[in-house]
Amino acid sequence: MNKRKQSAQNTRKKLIQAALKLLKEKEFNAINVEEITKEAGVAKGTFYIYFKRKEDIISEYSRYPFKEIADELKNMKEVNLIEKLNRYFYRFMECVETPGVNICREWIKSVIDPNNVQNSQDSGKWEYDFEMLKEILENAVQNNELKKDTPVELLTHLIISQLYGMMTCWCMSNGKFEPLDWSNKFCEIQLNSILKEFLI
Amino acid sequence: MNKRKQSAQNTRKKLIQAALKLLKEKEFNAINVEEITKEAGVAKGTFYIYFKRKEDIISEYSRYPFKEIADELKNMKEVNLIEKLNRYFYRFMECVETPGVNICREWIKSVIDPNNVQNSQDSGKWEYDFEMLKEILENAVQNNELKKDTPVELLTHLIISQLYGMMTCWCMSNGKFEPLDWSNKFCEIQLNSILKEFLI
DNA sequence: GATTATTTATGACTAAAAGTCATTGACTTT
DNA sequence: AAAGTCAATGACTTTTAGTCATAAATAATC
Repeated sequence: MNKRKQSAQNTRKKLIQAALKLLKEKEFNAINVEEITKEAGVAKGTFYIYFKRKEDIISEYSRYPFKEIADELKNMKEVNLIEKLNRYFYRFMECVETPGVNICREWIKSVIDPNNVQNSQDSGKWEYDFEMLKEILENAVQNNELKKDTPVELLTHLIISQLYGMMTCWCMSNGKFEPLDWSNKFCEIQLNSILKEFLI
Repeated sequence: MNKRKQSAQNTRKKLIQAALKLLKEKEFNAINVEEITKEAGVAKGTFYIYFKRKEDIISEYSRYPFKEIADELKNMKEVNLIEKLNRYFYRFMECVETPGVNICREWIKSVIDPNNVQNSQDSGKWEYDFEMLKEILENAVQNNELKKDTPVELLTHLIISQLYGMMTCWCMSNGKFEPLDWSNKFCEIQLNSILKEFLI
């Protein structure tokens, strides 16, 4: 990699880090582009070299941690379905908790308005979550953990909506309750009862 | 009511109707205040007599249909819990479907960011949903439909998060799937299994 | 019914922030 | 070393939210 590309990558990183830092303090709407660039130590115009619109910096940072979860789960061959999903929920909420409630809000906004996301990277798209979960369930069907006639697609929707519901409630509470505790309780009650009739 | 109050009420209604009409076509961010006032046939400044901020027109129209559901359910004395909740889910999604996916998006945004809602009317607040549902469950405990040691608060959270999850998924799909069908399927699988262990 | 007070409506104006673009200078390529 | 490319800049344009002095209509008071 030459000096230019290095420097470009560095500037992008600085911008994202600056945005994340500011998001810990206040919500995205209350942050303006000039603040971000000032925090990053670059000029305002530089922002628009890397991001078409102000909001794009969110989907850019976005969801690469979630991709890690995907890889992690794919490598868990000997673990049963319920445990896998427990793990998934836990890690998901971990990814949500770390950057904080304001960025979680922006994620939800980008989920509910997929048209409004202009992101080149596939990892930023939420269909990713869907496909990944579906794959886990399909594998479970093949491994005889789930009945052959399990409505995989519907179940996937159901579980995803659990995640979104959880995120939404967390934001609603202003990040008050412990997302990880919550995720555990949630799984305990929810996952087991959702899957009960399909488990072999 | 005198002429003045009549006219004021009329103007407010016109503004809300105009906003709703525009929201059928495009999302809230893409609509500016001048468009709304033009559609309503008033001057821009008039908007700010009725609403402090642009977003307030959403929470104003907001959630009065949901209050109707509350009343409806309170009057259903002879109906069992599961059916009540089925009804609740169904009516909830009906209230969400009618004004369309864009307004649903704005509702979710106001749910996830409660600090950012400046609404005088209590009916616009989402704690309302929570309290209402909790009451239904508490009644069920008193009527011996649910076990005495049912964790009512936790269950309420759980059910609310189902609703939010459902709304979020609906917006995510861009309003593609039939929310009412979905609500039925959802209830069928979810509610029964959530409540199973607590039902007497 | 004339005068004063109050309320609604107006649209030009201000303020703030998003987004643009011609210019500069550092690095790369030939 | 000359030509070409690309990142960075910040003054500038554009957009839009929100304000406010003014006017006009209605209500209250005498």
